[in-house]
Amino acid sequence: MINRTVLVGRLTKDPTISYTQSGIAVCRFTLACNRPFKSGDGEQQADFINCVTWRKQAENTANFLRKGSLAGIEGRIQTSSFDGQDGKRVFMTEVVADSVQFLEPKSNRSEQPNGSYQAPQQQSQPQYSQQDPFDGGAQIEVSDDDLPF
Amino acid sequence: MINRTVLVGRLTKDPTISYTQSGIAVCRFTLACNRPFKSGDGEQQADFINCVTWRKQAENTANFLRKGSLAGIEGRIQTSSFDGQDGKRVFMTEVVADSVQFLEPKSNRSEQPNGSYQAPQQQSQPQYSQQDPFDGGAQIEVSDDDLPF
Amino acid sequence: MINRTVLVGRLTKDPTISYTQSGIAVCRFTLACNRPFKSGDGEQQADFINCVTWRKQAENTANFLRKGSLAGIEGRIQTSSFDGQDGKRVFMTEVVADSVQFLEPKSNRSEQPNGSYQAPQQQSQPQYSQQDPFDGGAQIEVSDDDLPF
Amino acid sequence: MINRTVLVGRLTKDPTISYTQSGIAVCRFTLACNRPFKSGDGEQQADFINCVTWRKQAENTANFLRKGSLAGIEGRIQTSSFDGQDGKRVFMTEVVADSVQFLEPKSNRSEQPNGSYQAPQQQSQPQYSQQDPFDGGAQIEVSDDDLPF
DNA sequence: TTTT
DNA sequence: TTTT
Repeated sequence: MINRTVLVGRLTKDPTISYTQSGIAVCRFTLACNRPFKSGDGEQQADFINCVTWRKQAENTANFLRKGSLAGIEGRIQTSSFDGQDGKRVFMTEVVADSVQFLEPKSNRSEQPNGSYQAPQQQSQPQYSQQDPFDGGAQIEVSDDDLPF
Repeated sequence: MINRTVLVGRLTKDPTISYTQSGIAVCRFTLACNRPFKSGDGEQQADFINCVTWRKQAENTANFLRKGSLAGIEGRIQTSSFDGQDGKRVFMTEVVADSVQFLEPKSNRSEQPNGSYQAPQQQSQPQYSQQDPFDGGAQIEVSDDDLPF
Repeated sequence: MINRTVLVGRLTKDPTISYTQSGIAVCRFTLACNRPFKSGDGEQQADFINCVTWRKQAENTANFLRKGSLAGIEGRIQTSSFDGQDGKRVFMTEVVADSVQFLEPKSNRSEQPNGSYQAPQQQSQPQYSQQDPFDGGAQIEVSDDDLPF
Repeated sequence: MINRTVLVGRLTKDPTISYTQSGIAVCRFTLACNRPFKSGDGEQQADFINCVTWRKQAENTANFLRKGSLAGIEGRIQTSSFDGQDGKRVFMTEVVADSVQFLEPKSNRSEQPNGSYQAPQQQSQPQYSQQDPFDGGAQIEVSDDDLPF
């Protein structure tokens, strides 16, 4: 059994973070992935893929990604179902991301991570280490001298 | 923009084939992909992922795969939406498979491909070549002498 | 930075296992992945991809896979280089597998795992749990009642 | 048989383009993909993965990517071997890219594509269409009105 | 050095 | 032979 997905796309909205009752962070966002071909009438088409990530990744995603951010994720497709408020069964598909890569150049990042997303109040200590999620990742220090553009 | 998925799982039902008005074959099936971990109560869990494939792949899939068949696919996640019969917008996610690999050993295959799936009547010629979809693929001729099991 | 590979192919030889000085198991094998097209002269072509896996996966692979076994892996491409015995630098590419799936039907498996591969003598306890690597793996029994379709 | 790789990394050098005797463009480049973990001594580590692409993709890659460019590719691992000049057999592994995505922001692109790479002289017409490889690629402008959420 |  |  293999279930592996890789996506690179842009967030359609700011990500949302919440916490389970046991205090685990969960962050949801949607990636718009443009299709490599146009529709019959020449319009750009995209797939809007719901993604979810957990724990430290969730907090990093909430802190550093915004609507429009270019991001890459690796994960697996997860399906679930529940009873909708109208009594009909609702089926849901989302990608559970093991890893989230921020692919914007540094110049596009907010100077300060958005400080409003933190583990809930009752936790006097941050639950996950607040390390830089870009360490070893998409560190991008493009100086004009380095690149012939 | 990257949107790539690889799945290996088993068909939850026989695949279904249909034809667009212009005669293009489209085959739908669902893959059950077991999760690599058990739920809290020790139960096996799986994701049930809707897949669709087109043209020659559609006919091969309909002819050679059955409920329970082990298959591997490569494709991309596609999202769409339409108005449900109750007027509510319904969102759909499926994997459009570029390639479908049959991973059963030959001994598990039906002797004859299921002959009931063919291009519709008005086509006097088969629309897609009827070549063996296992050519270069998962040809499996395991003789007892070759394998130390 | 994303680096993800998924392969399904057959082992070209029995896998080899060894142990680092600190007693960590490492298993190497080569997967033959047939190309989906034939060469000009109609011959089947394949890529022979070196793979490596560590710890419990290493022991499971050594115990349950053999020359000819169909296997699926997920991992990342790793490159390295070292000085060859002729003083020339040798470059090496291999896939480090996070997960290895055994895709043979149950009937093709040896009744007993190959007992000859164990953690080295000085370890009185098995270093990794000897659980069935196929649990939750390639065999499922889908009944209509279980599926939400 | 499945053989699929997705990479996001940076070009270690300017790509090189050449043409086969029959005039088909082939472009080679190496992607540096940083590993998500540091080595024992805290150093950043990377894999240097050789890639090759053909035809129109080859010309686009040669025209638009440079040393340091962030790029994403999808492809398959290809192995081959040949006799080295010292008579020893040399084994080679590279990723054949079906698709190459340019992931730099627009501001980092050269105004003019590098005009020096063209199909060879004897071809009075460009062999591959000179369309913008970024169409439908890395830049989108998502307005709330466009999204079905 | 290659599997089926 | 390596990118940031």
